[in-house]
This record gives sequence, structure tokens and C-alpha cells, in this order.
Amino acid sequence: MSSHSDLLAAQIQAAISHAIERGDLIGTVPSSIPLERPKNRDHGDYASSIALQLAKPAGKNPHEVAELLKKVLEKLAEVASVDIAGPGFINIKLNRASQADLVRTILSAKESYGKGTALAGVKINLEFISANPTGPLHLGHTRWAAVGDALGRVLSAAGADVVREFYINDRGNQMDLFGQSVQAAALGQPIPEDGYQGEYIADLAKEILAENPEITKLDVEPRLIAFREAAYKLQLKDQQRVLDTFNTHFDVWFSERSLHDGGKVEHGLDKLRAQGHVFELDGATWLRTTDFGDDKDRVLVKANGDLTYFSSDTAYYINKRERGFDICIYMLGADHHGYIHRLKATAACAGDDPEYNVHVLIGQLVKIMEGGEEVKLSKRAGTIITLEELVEKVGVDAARYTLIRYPVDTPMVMDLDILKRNTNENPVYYVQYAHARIAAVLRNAAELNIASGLDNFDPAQLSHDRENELLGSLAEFPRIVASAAELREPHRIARYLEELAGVYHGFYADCRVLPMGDEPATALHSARLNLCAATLQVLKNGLLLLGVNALERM
RNA sequence: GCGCCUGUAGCUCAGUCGGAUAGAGCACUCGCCUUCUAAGCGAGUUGUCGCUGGUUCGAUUCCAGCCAGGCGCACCA
Repeated sequence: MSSHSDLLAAQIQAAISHAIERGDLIGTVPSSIPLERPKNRDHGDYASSIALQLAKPAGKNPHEVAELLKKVLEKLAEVASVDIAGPGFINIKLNRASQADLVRTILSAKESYGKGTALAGVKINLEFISANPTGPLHLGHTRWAAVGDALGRVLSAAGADVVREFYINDRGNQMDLFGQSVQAAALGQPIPEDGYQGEYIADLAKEILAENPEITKLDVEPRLIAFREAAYKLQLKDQQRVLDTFNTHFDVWFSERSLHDGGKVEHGLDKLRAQGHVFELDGATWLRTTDFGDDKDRVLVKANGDLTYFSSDTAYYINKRERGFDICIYMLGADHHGYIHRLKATAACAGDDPEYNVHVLIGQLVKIMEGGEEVKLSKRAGTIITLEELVEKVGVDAARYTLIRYPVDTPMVMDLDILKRNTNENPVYYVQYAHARIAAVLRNAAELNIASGLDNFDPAQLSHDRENELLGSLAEFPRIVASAAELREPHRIARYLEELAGVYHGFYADCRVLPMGDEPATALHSARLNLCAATLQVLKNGLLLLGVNALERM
């Protein structure tokens, strides 16, 4: 069953097309009809500004155009009334019983309500976090851990075939430095000047020594490698463990080394050469990314023969495409925004369409407030906040939800004091509370043996303004999911859930669901119970998309 | 200098194809628990949508130029 908005849009399109055929209207049929749910309830359940847009090319007064469409819309069984307001807005009120039929749709679809097919058949590689395995995940990674995971869920809901991937930067100087640092800690030597500091280095050293006491007896070179590899293994395992507790899961952990060991970098270079954008200069090998909007060309192979990090990036991109991904989404920190041009240019150099095949999301910084003051984050001062510490302070649900509810391209401030509060100030509780509240009503109804289920559902019972408003919000969910997927903006789900929770609380205050005292249960009670069950389902589906728990009790 | 992001209520922030009186939470004032979770609901107050132009029936939204803040501009990783 298609939604009312789809139905109305189709009907308006058909009406316009007829009017043009009859010569009542001049112009073309618009491909999409603007149809919105007005903020002001007096403006009906749906409103369209289509008449204003059609008026000019038709050389007509917007009111005349609106009248034309009104006549057609009024005949629909689902439509209760049509009004023309202001400069030519068409305000449509739906037949309430027909609108209430949505409850049936939701309760039949269950967890699939909200899912769509907009991205069906599209293979998406979603890469996020991709931290060095040289330390614990910190605040910056945490934003991506929450948003990236939620985006993966949202894209899947839109029908995409999503693979979440973590690129492990396990190659290069940083890894060696990491190994040296851990070794120094193990041998009781000072940590190198530009090495890794922090307690975790000492912890790693201790663990490695406990596991393999013989390690110190190795020759200098193999010993360093042994320390590096052992520390790498432990640190990676630790990152995986922490992400697991954060409810963020990856399908693929992709090692940078595997690109090199498997000859994939050379393969990528060959492919780029074949496309004709590779050149030699000053003894180095370059990719002419300036052909496609980058501000300078990039070195692939240094004059000394070493491969650059950029060469790994390009090979990795080519590898992703060869694994069959249509769209590669990169989620990067604000300090990496300079990569956008070169990533897109790389795709173009490989013969791809950078506008379609590559999508880069830039996440702005997260500031932390505690005790009314900004917490200064500094590696040197040891005041870095790790993902694990954040979760210890505020819990997984509050941390995830807060990080997700803002668009990623805006800097955000996390106030830890607010996140610890269980009040309205903390939106995650507001939404979870609505869910728990409904769960309580349903439990009580079961105890009272009130007839529920769709066999006992009469949509005509739901005629209260609050019920109507709630139905309207529930109807929006599929649209919200679709736009969140299309725009890669999971925060829209969170904002929607807050609105839905608010609408439910309003309904709850004005519409008694269960019979009072000895009052007999009526068809109205059953209908409202079903409406509650439908709301519960949508809240649950939405929270699941965010990876936040839908609590039965609070 | 070049590039990316941001500028909306006292605070933290929503507001995708341009639409009707610009929203939410907090803060402040006042009401609502003798029956479903008051972690809730309702009412009131709060704005030069950074500035200046342009596009048009109509601009917080699109375009240009400025101002302010954040972050980047390696044969580093």
C-alpha cells in the first residue's frame, strides 16, 4: 500500500496532465509534486504549493489553478476536504478513518515499516574510523563510531547492500615508532622523543612481557619487530573489543599491509597508468590529479623508490571498486578535508564518475564540556578522552544518541553533565521514555484482557485531534528514513524520533487508552491500544536504526 | 594566498527540492498526578536568521561579494 502523500502526489500529477490535455493549462507536468505536512495544523494534513509554481508559465492566477486541482482531489475517498488559502496553497484534510488505516499497515509490516527500496541493488562500501592501531580510540573516532554505524543501518534500510569497513593503517613509520615506544617501556628505557606516550604503552609492554618473557633475548632487529607485531595485535584487539561494547560492528577489517603484500598497489598503479594520468618528474612517479580539480598533483612513488601513503589510498580505492562496490563512502575527520579533492580526482583518474562513485563525509570536531568548562584535549597533557572513558561516564545509549543527533558537518559540544541527567534535557531519555511508557500501557492492557490486535481494530474510532496528529507523525517515518539514506544524514532519524515521542506524550495526556476502574472496555480502547502498539513499533524501528536500546522499562 | 566547514532566541542546536505567523530543549513565570510510567503534559516570554547586494509572486534557504570563527594546504603517516 502506498502512502497518502504518494497517492495525493500521483493524483495531482494526473490532474495537471488532464488539464494540459484539455487546454485548461499551459506548461509541462512537474516530475515531482511539492507536498508537505504543514507545521500549522489549521492548514490541513497535507499542503501543496504546486499551484503557485504552475501559475506563471500558464499565465493564470494561482487561485484558478488551485481550483482546477481542488475539484479532482475532492472526489477522492481518502480526502475529507480541500481548501485554497493564502496566495494559492492547496490544503488537504484527509478522511480520518482512512488515515487511521495506517495502524494496520504498521502492525502488519512490523520491523519492516520504514524500510524502502530507493537504494536496492546498490553495493555500498562504508569506511569509517580507520584509526591507526597504535593507541586507543578517542573522541574523534567515537563520533564516527556512532554516526558511521547508524548510517550503515540507515542505508541498509533503504535497500542498499552495505559493507562496513575499517581500514587498518598498519604500515609505515608510525607503526615502527609504536613498536619502539612499547619496546622502550618494556626494557625500562626512555620512550623516544616523538614516540607514543601514555599509560597504555606501559600496559602493552607488561602484557607482552607476560605473554612472551623470551622476547627480550632476541637480537635487536627481530626484537623490535616482535614488539611491534605483538603490540599491534593487542591494540587492534582492544579497539575491536571497545567498538563491540559500543554496539558498532564491522564486516571487514582491511589491512593496509595486505594491499602491499598482495601486489595490489602495483596493480592499482598499472590501472592508473593505463588510464593515462601517471607521469614521471624529478625521479618520482606522480598522478595528475589536477586534471580533475585537485590543486596539485600527487606523488605515488617517491624519488627514493618508496611508496607514498597516497599510493595506498589510490590502490585501496581501486580495490574497493574491483570488489564490486558502486559507491564508496569515506567518513573523515575535519583535519582530512583536504582529501576530498584528491579522492575524487583519484576516482576520475581511474575512469570513474567521482560524483557518483565517491562520497566523502567530513566530521567536525567534538568539544567536551564538564563542570561548565571546556575540557581541553591534549595528547601531551594526557587529557585525551577515549571512547571507553566516554562510555564509562555517560553510557552507550546516551553517547551514541548524542553523537548521532547532530549533522556531522557542524562542530558539536557534548556536555557530559547533561548526558548524565535523566531528564528532558537529555533527548535520549525523552525518546526511550516514550517507548517504555507505551510498553507499560501494553503490559497493563494484557493484564486487563483488553481486546487488541488488528481483528479488534476499527479505524473509525480514532477521531481525536491528538490521534490524528500521532497518525500523521507515524506516516512520515518511511519518508524520513528515505531522506536520511539519500542525504547520508542519520541525525534526521533522531530528530524525528524526538518529535514522535513528543506527539505521543501529548496524545497520552489527552487520550485515555485503558478503561478507568470498572468501566467496560470498548472499541475505542482497542483502537487506541493498536495505535499505541503502532507507535511503539515505529519508535523501536527508529531506535534500532541508531543502535540505541528501546527499553521496555525505565 | 588557496581550499573545506560554520555563523538562526540568553545557552545548546534543528530547519534537503525557495513557501503561509522561523522551530525544539534548556533557562524564566504559571497551571496539571484520588486510576495507563510526572524521566510527562499544557500556557506565557524570548529573534536585524553574520552583513550587503542579486535572482522572483515570495529568500533563513539559491547566487555573488564582504565580515567573524574553526580546520587544512608534505616526495609525513
